[in-house]
Amino acid sequence: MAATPQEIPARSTLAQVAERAGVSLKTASRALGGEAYVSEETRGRVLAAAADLGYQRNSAASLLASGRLAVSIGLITGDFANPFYSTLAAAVEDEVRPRTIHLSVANSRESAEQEWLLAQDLADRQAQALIVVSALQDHAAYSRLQSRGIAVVFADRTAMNLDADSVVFDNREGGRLAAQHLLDAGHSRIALIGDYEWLPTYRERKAGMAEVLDAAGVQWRDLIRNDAHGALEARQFVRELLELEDPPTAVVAGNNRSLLGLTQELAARKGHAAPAVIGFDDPEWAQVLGITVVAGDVAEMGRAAARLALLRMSERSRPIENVVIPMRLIRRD
Amino acid sequence: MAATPQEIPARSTLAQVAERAGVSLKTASRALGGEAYVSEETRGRVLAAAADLGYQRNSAASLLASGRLAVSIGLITGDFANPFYSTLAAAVEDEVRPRTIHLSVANSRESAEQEWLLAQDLADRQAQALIVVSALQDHAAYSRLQSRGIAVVFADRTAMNLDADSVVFDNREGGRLAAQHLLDAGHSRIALIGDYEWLPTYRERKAGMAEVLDAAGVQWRDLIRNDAHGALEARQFVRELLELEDPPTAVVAGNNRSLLGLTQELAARKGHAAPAVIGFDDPEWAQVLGITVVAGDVAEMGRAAARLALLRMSERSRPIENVVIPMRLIRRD
DNA sequence: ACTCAGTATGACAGCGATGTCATAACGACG
DNA sequence: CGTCGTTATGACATCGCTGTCATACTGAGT
Repeated sequence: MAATPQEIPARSTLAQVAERAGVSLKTASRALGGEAYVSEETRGRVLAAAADLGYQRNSAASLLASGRLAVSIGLITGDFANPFYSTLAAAVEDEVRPRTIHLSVANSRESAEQEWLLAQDLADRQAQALIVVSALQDHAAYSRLQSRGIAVVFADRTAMNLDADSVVFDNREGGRLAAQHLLDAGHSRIALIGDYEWLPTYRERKAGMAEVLDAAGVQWRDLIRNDAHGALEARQFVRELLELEDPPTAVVAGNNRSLLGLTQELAARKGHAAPAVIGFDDPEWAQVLGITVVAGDVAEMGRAAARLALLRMSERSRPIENVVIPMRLIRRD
Repeated sequence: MAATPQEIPARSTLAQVAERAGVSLKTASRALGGEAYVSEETRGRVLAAAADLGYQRNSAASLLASGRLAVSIGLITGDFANPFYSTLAAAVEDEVRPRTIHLSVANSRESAEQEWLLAQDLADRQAQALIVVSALQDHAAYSRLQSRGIAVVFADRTAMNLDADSVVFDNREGGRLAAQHLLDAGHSRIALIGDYEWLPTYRERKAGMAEVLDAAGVQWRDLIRNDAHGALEARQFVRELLELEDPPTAVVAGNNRSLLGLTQELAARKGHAAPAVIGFDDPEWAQVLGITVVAGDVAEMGRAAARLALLRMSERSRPIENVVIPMRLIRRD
């Protein structure tokens, strides 16, 4: 599946359809466009001619001529096999669809280069706005898109080195909540299965935990495991942690992937004394399993991002807005 | 969020930018398009003028003039907050992206009217192909789109009253597998928490079960509960079933939503004797919970659908192809 | 001083549709 | 029979941009 150039099937034009139907350009246009003032007979002939030729309206020309504007928004996320991203995408779609705006989606697979390629591609094509969950650590390049008039909104992760709208969770508070919850439950050997070290969301969560745990004099730095963005890595880390001489009595999962890995590993070793578990994000199965989590409203994040994008599209000079969505502790079991 | 007409912000044109920058139309075009042969100084002036005016390239005009073709594929699913759909979407995106084809997504919420609106909308705009998980029970209307030259591919549910490519699971075999598995485990009170009665997938699954169970002389019709497309309804049904005088000893969940509801309910009444559980589809949490399921490869379905769409786009007259993806029993616990 | 290759710019046509306006054909009406 | 409103059709300009080609300028090489 390499990047084969798209072979473009020969397209026929309205003029050809008109000729074949023996009518003028405009009449053909009317027939196909469902306008009034075309006799049934003519319309039939035109439709038949169009079908014969496999005619398909050139939307670019159509939009241009009619002065309409193809509004479309691009959404770049990591990978929406991950429910976090797909929930976000669903919410954005929801917010955007009633306005007859199209949503074009793309997955960066958390690759910085891929993300930038996608962003440029979407921008070049049609997108009037971009909502991105960025894998980049520096967003200065996005200013090029902004100056082209494209509204850029960052979701889940704030923009770095760039003035742009954003929506993020209050991750630091989330970290505090998680840590405090475990502290209250009497834990003092607390592990963290974290995400990529460079992720601001993760850094904030960790910082929030640090505030609380350090203040309580808890030793925990040795139980931090970074860079587990996938369930597999997370599982491996859990395995290691539980083999320690002095294993953690509680484990915090930095995101829904690591929570999945953690849960898998614990399920596999059912019988052994299991540590307490708390996760970030709230995938649907966390509820079923009765896992306590710290989470914000992902759908609300999506809606907010879409709203910001729409606002900026209609008013380019409005002040930058940074929406912060609270995180809450959801106690279960 | 009613269907507010999109307020169109006053747009400036390339001509205005050029005038403001004191250059010709073409030079402005070059500067903005990143072409060679523009002095740095000029480029700067043009960029500044563009920024001042909030200029944004009219992509319709651009595409038209350059003869490029905005190739894009539309994907209509129920709702990709449902992992089944989002996995499918991710796979389609995967297959399509390397060919620099855009994927425009839309959720029908399983509403027939909504689906048709979306299909028309996507078709009118740009989509050269449509991949749809349809909520309709009659697809004759889609022939209009086909005759406009749009490749239409049905995923998960076959086309009715229409010749079109499709990819579906072997749901009947799936039904047989599920039933046989429970039979082998010695069950004879087997309930089914089903989906919408009209869904062909569900009907097939049920028919497959019926083949096996009827042949074995098992009475089970009274334990069928239809129309549980969401987890909530499913949960309610499970509650009812378990309250029966002679409750089922095994419950089959017709899709991942009903499996979720079922699992929730069972978790809630932990302690009581729980029935055996088997689900259709294989959401990530089924593995964690050790739930036996009957499932096919959703990603493969997405890839196959994308491939069919691409094939039909490049060769409109090829014979209709119906891909059937096997379902397998995944034993757990 | 004279080419020549490379750089920078602009004039102009044309992409494929739709909007506007003009015109033709057709009863109906007084 | 002339007038008028309605229906059906076509000619033509136009949407905003990019491709092509022509032109002008620059400095290096001889």
